[in-house]
Amino acid sequence: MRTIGEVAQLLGISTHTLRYYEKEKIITPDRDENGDRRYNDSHIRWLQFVIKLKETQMPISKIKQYASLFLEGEHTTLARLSLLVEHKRYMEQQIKTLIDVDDMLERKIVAYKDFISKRAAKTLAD
Amino acid sequence: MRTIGEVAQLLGISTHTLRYYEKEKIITPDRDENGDRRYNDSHIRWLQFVIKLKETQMPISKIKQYASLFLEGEHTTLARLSLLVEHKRYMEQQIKTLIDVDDMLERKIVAYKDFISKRAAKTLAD
DNA sequence: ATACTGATTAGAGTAAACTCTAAGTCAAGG
DNA sequence: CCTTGACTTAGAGTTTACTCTAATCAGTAT
Repeated sequence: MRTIGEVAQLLGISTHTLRYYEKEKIITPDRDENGDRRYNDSHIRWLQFVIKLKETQMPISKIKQYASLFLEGEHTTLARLSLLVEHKRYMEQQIKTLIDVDDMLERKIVAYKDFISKRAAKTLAD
Repeated sequence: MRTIGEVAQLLGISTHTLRYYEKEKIITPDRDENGDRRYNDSHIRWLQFVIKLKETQMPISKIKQYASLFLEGEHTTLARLSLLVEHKRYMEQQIKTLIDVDDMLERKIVAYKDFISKRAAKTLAD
């Protein structure tokens, strides 16, 4: 059972952010006898998942939705499934876009390099 | 030479956004005799490029930097090149992350589907 | 005893990227 | 002549996701 500071350190996010996620009902850690937050392993795993989703641009509002479906219980399994499927589709689209732009950048970079080396040659010839 | 409304329509962004980009010095369209903005083909191509960069999460501030290097002229070619190279590296990292999370989601989705079909079988057996 | 460390809260502040409002000009059509 | 619609501006407002502040408390170290 870790404190908020330990978890922040472990996951590379701030304690502010962890409290913010709690306010947004994305996570509800336990409390010890002093009222301090205590995170167990399943809290940690959930937070790691949340961070992964964030890295793929899932907005906090969607993550919140998913979390609240989880809390509602087993009868929301289908809803959660379709949320994940939808996000997966978004991500696959995003991967395509990134690869396209990556190619475009590659071409632009080659053109720049070419231009620079030609200019260098010209300068030497002067 | 298109008006702001035509360009907005064509590129699927709002006239507000186009004026915002101008305020941020990302683009400087021509003006007609009434002082109205006029965008030529090279303005359009530049905007299309900007939109592509945005789709890959390049912040407006970087796009601004790139644009202002362009305006400064030929001696900034190297700086522009390294800006593009840097963004390409970021994008390649991002593609990796997306593919990883995509795999993770796929596994989660399979697990959900499995759970749902087992539950259905159980329900039928009751 | 007192200072330091790390926790608590409500709520204010920030940065990015729009997005909208108010008040106005101007040309074309009925 | 009047309305409609597109344009103009400066500047205010919005949303998202934090990020920070201030005031307080509990436990440990000197």
